[in-house]
Amino acid sequence: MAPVVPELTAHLGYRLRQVSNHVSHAFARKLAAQGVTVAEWGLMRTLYGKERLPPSRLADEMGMTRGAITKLADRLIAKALVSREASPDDGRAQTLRLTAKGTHFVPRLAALADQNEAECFAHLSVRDRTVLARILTETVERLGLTGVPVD
Amino acid sequence: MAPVVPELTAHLGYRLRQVSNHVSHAFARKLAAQGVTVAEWGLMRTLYGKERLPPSRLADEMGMTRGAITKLADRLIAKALVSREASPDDGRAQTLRLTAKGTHFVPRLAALADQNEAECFAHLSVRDRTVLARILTETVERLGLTGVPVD
DNA sequence: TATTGTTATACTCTATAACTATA
DNA sequence: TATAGTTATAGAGTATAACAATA
Repeated sequence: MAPVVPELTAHLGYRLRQVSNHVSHAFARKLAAQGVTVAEWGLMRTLYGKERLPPSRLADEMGMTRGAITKLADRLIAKALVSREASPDDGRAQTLRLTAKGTHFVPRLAALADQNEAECFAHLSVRDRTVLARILTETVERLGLTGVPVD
Repeated sequence: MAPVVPELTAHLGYRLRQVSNHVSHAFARKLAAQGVTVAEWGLMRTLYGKERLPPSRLADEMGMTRGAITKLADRLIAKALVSREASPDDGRAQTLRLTAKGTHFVPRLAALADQNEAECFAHLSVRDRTVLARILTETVERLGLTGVPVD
């Protein structure tokens, strides 16, 4: 008798990846028209509302390595959306912050995020959306992911 | 008054990405111990139970381009998990199929998928898991993603 | 000409590890 | 020696576009 292999689609993880990839790609297309990527938006959004943050903080909050942050920051600096400054008190430390241009840009990008959200989940009832949000939030917490930006 | 920018975490898409990335990475680590990647597993699973499929079919079912399928298939062929054969009736066409080694490997990888599933969603009640599955399935259908392997 | 695949190229995302400059 | 960041390197994942062979 042949071994039973469940359908790939029977796995929550698989469906999750399908939906997540689609939502992210749809968002990426919208952001591309503005010249930024999803990861770049993530860094900008994390920086928004704060004066300045060291790369190590960004790495922690975004769940990335410091090397990855450096690379991401380099691109944003090249676009004049972020600036890098040496810390006055610690010669090793650097800080990153949004430029005026970057700061003004965030609300526009946030609007695209909202729009994407609306388009991708329009078919869900308010109840379903609430339940989904709760389940995802619980999962983020349970899996120990950095969900809430530490402040 | 400063423009209102919703928290990044307030977006379902963001949470979805967090959870999906975590689940996929956890699965990737398990698969890595067996020498395959998540995308490679996806191709093997799509091939499983079928005699042979042309790259174009794989591309459609997996939502990838033909070029991407070629590259993925090359890696699997190098691992002797998949074989490529010219079609007898159409000189342009190729077909891909699992080797005996690849076929025997699938159930073991499927077990890892189950294990990963259990670990990542263990904290959810049966009811929540059911609801999540329903919501994701509805979303896959609504967004027109290739959810169910066409047969 | 249209189609099937492959190849070439490129870019994002991310990690690991080596390295530099401080502390 | 330990820490903050950067740089170098690498590989997965994926796309686009050019190309070859065949229809």
